[in-house]
Parts: sequence; C-alpha cells; structure tokens
Amino acid sequence: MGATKADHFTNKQNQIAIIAKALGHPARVAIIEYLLKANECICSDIVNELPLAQPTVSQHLKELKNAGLIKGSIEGNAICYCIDEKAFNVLKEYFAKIILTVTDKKCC
Amino acid sequence: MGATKADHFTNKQNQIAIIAKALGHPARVAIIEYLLKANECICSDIVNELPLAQPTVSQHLKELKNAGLIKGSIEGNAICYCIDEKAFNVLKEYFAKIILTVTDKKCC
DNA sequence: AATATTAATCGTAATATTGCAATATTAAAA
DNA sequence: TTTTAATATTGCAATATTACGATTAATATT
Repeated sequence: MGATKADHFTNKQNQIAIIAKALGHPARVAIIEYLLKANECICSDIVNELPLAQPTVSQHLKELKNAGLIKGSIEGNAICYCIDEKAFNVLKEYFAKIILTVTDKKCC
Repeated sequence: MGATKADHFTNKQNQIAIIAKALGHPARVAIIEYLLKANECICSDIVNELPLAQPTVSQHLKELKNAGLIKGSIEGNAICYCIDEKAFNVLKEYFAKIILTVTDKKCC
C-alpha cells in the first residue's frame, strides 16, 4: 500500500523520521556539507558542485527546507540557503540520549 | 529515473545517508525506541506493540539490520534483536560536528 | 524594453518503498 | 513425530521518490 500510518506513532517518532528521511539521500547530505563548507550562503553553486540537474537540486533543497534542515531567504535575484541548526540539534540530542540509554544495558 | 548516483558522492556521505534513511520511517524509529525501552532483548513482541503485520515488522527489522542500527542473534526458536550503538555514535558525532561548524558562521 | 540569470514548477518515466496475505523455514514442545 | 511458535520470504498492489527536460516566474543587466 505504501501508506504510512503516521497516526499510530508518536509526534516525536514522526519528527525524528521526517528529519532523518530528509538526510536519507547522499545528494542531500552533500548539499548540507556544501552549505557547511561555503563561507557564505549559496544558491545555484550547488548545481555546479553536484552531478545533478537544476530541477533535481531545487527539489532536494525543497525537501531539506520542509524538514527544517535549511532555511532560505530571497537575496535579489537569487535565494540564499543556509543550515538551520535547530533540526540538527534535535537529532544530536536524540541520538545522544539513545546512546546513554543503551550503554546501561547488556544484550545479545 | 529514481537511480541514485551513489558513485558521485563520498563514502561518508553515503554512509550517513544509509543510516539516516533507515531511521526515516516512524515505524523504524518506534522499533528502536521499543528495543531501548525493553529490559531484555526482544523479538516478536514488536509485532504486538506496533500496528503492523508480522511480515512488515520483519522487513523493517531487516532494513535496520542492514543499516547497522541493530543486530540480531538467534536464541533458540526466536531471534534476539538489539541496538548496535556504533551506528548511533556515527550519527551523533557527525551532527555534533555540523553544529560546531555552523555556529561559527553567520548567514541569512 | 529586451535579454540574461536564477530558481521554482510541471509533466513524466524509472525505480524504490511500504504493507500485507500466503507460504516457507526453523526450532522448540508435546 | 506431529504440533506449535517465531521469523523470514515471496508475490503483489498502492504509493512515493528520484531525476530531468521543458516551461514559467521573477529579478538584474544591458
């Protein structure tokens, strides 16, 4: 069916899944790393950097933005995209908590 | 096309994407949390816990295992699944580094 | 105003994911 | 050895994702 029964899961579970899903493609990870590397916010340089066509990059940017991983502001002709730390903080703390919980226990 | 040009991205980018993708579904996040909550390693209790049929849970477990997020060991009749911290550590450190890098800069 | 630049959107093809019923497999229990 | 329990696998339908060419919309430049 392919339908994801989001209702059956907690808000937190859905939040984590949405953010993680956005990072679940190497092109989007590459975009994040490029935004990180560039001193200033970029726009279409990503197209030159990645082996992907402009509409594809635009689509990936949209998904990253929807998931809250980046934000974009209009800068004249172009659009300035940059990383939004908040989402990354959510992930980092979520995983940190998991690791703390796991190491308390023994298994397998 | 749907083809992911994994070759064009770095090993690290692909590694992060694979792990993140595995967590990109609320059911798999819920499975992780359930494994975390349970004092002992579990097997098919997950099927009773989640609103998903047994083959579906089995498939999700397989994907989590392929991504290195959990490991399973045969325990007689059943299979004992549990969290593999290593993958979570990879993610945590990756995001921690991103956050450190971001806060140094100003943008948008 | 005409043209170039930047980026979003539309349409569409190829492929992947999700979910489950049915079935197979494996090992314990009776 | 038959039965039971726990999982995995297969096959398939519904849907989502990925990618890109063509087009559009909006601002800059000339």
